Amino acid sequence: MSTKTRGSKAPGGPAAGELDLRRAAILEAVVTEYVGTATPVGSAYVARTPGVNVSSATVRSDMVALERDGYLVQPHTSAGRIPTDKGYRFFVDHLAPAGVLGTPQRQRVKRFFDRVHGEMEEMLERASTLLSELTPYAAVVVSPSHGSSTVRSVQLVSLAPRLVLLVVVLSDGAVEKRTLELDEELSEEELGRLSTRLIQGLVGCDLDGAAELVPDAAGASSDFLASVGRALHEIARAEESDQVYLGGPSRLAEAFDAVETVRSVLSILEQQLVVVTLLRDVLDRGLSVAIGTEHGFEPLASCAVVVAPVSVGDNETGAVGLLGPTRMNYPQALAAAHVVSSELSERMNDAFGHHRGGDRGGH
Amino acid sequence: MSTKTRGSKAPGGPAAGELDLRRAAILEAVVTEYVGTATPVGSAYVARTPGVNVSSATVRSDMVALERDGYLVQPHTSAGRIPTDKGYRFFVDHLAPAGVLGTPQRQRVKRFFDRVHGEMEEMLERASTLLSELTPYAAVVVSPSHGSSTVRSVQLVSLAPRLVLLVVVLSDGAVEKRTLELDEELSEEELGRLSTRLIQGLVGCDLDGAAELVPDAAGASSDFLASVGRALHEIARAEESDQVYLGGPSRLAEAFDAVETVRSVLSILEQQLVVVTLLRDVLDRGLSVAIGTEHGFEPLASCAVVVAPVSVGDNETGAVGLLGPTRMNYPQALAAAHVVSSELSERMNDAFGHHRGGDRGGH
DNA sequence: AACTGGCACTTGATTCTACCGACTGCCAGT
DNA sequence: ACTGGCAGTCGGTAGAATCAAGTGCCAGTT
Repeated sequence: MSTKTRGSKAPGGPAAGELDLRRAAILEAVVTEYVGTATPVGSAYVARTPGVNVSSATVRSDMVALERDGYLVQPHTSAGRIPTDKGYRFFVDHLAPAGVLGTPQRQRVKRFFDRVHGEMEEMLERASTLLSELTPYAAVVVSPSHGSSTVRSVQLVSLAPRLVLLVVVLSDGAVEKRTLELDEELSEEELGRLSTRLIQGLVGCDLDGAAELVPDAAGASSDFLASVGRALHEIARAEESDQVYLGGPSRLAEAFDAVETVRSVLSILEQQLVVVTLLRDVLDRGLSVAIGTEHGFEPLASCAVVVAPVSVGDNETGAVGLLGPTRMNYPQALAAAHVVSSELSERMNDAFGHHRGGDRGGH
Repeated sequence: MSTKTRGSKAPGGPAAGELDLRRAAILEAVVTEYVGTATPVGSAYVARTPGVNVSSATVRSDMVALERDGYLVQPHTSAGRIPTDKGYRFFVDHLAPAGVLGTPQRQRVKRFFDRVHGEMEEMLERASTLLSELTPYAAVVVSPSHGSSTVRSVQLVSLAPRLVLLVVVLSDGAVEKRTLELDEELSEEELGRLSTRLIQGLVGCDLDGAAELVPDAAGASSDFLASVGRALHEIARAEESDQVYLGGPSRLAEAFDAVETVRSVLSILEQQLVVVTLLRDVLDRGLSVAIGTEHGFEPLASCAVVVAPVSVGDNETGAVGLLGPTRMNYPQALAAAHVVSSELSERMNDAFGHHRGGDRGGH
């Protein structure tokens, strides 16, 4: 068709990834500037950037190459360039400076984790807020799924005549409850006796197993026990659906300036299942960033997601994520997500007595 | 100064509230039309409205009066009129047609309440989503505060060596837990003995009382028991802070078209305490609607809030709310909020055995 | 061969003007 | 007490002119 097909001027020379060093520098300059200003970046600006010691004309010719190769686009002729998803991808893979959190933010994290008390649910909830405050993006925290936790305790507590609360404690510290309505009235003593029977029979089973065992364990069968079994099954199902915490939704309204975009992204975040799947998908593919269409989820094509796993014990089932525009400060987001995820993981492992190194101080 | 000072043409005639019947009709027409179209309403449209059988000229002269009295404003000369907060207020107090939910929505509510299972927290959470789906506004649900509930059961469950879970069941069915780390290792038997002692000693107390009683109840004192006491205090505090559930935040992005407004409203909804205070305030003043600045909360001056109480037992401490622009469909919002709130109240009373009439069917 | 300065050109944004249309306020007439 | 008619007021829109940013290309330099 036209001119030179292969664009790199010195294929053998020193390179960052696939790109000429200078072109990489140019791309980097475009990305960082565009992330900061949301304005297409022109060759003149890039030429002034330290690290690019050539004239704007030269930058321009490199820019056409970068555009030909799909790293940059022009919104229209005679505008500056903006990065494509591929451009951002190259940036995070090869150029992103080691993410450094500002010291004030570092402190904020430290204070947070020094102070957290209370239970996991609360910690995760508040961590999502923390994360959204460390960055200008919306945060998502998916609680580690309870995996195959076993029953640690079962108890029946009478709340009112013919109204009983079933409380189940699982080996991972989760507590679930279900109210049961009775047909017949049961005395406190009877409930107590049933409780101890159930405990003895069910401790150590997984939930579904426990549900099956109920009649055997109690040594009798009745409508009531059947409903206990049903409740256990229900709990088992509920345990599988991971909890999602959304932090700082208002950040989305800062990050996007089209109200319609805000609406559609928010409405997606309302579907918790989608969020979980999305994050898990990205993690499963071994990524920590999904840019634009990389996650294959149409409605979020204008978004980037930064994810970090939260592992408790051996399995990485939890996750923290940041959701923002593709025009995102990746180093910052990555740093924030990693700090919070690792700190969370540590906390949750601590809580289980799987103490690790023990040096919770510096690093 | 100028012409007639008293505006009403026939002060003795039949009136709706403070207003001439015709003027009331005009106001009503303006409100309903403006709510629907978000466009200033002109005299010509109003004159065509059934119920107003006068010419546009007459409507115009009434409109100047309505404007003089503060019910309407013109965004600029030669535009139609839009209602003021006072105008909306008059509308909801005197003109709002009995709120009628469309049958599909009615069905939605019915199905929802037929299907809900599981515990209060989940029900409230999902109710907030339901409410936001019944209307185009964001919904808020504040859980009834647990008031002065008493301890129903206390249990210590060992999770790992030196790691114990304290599970407390309250008389209203709430279950709270706290993990405790031990210095010394305690055997299962010892924990069991302590549990039963605690149960015997603390059942029936309120939480703070229970916290004080711990050493007495257990018949001994130790670091461990002290931490149990502390945990109980913590739980008591946590119980006081009511849970807030936010439904359909994306609806805010539909309701407002300035992204900055969306942001600021969202960021307010993130502060749960503020939301609780706001709703309670409105309810305490005996209102079910707060329009614009009526709630005295500056940042929400462009919003209206529709509230309905959720009462469990005798005290109305919970609430459901809808948050939208002052240009809101009040009849619809009121109807939706009332249905959900009363249905929720009923549910929660049922769950406590305070069965009422018993006719859960039609109505 | 690689780079640079210069220049013509393209094109979105901005400003200005003119104009249209939607309403109003007023008034004379019924 | 209402109404029809009419002049007057503005916002919104369309079109033309201008502006400024930034490009692509090319001839010239090192």
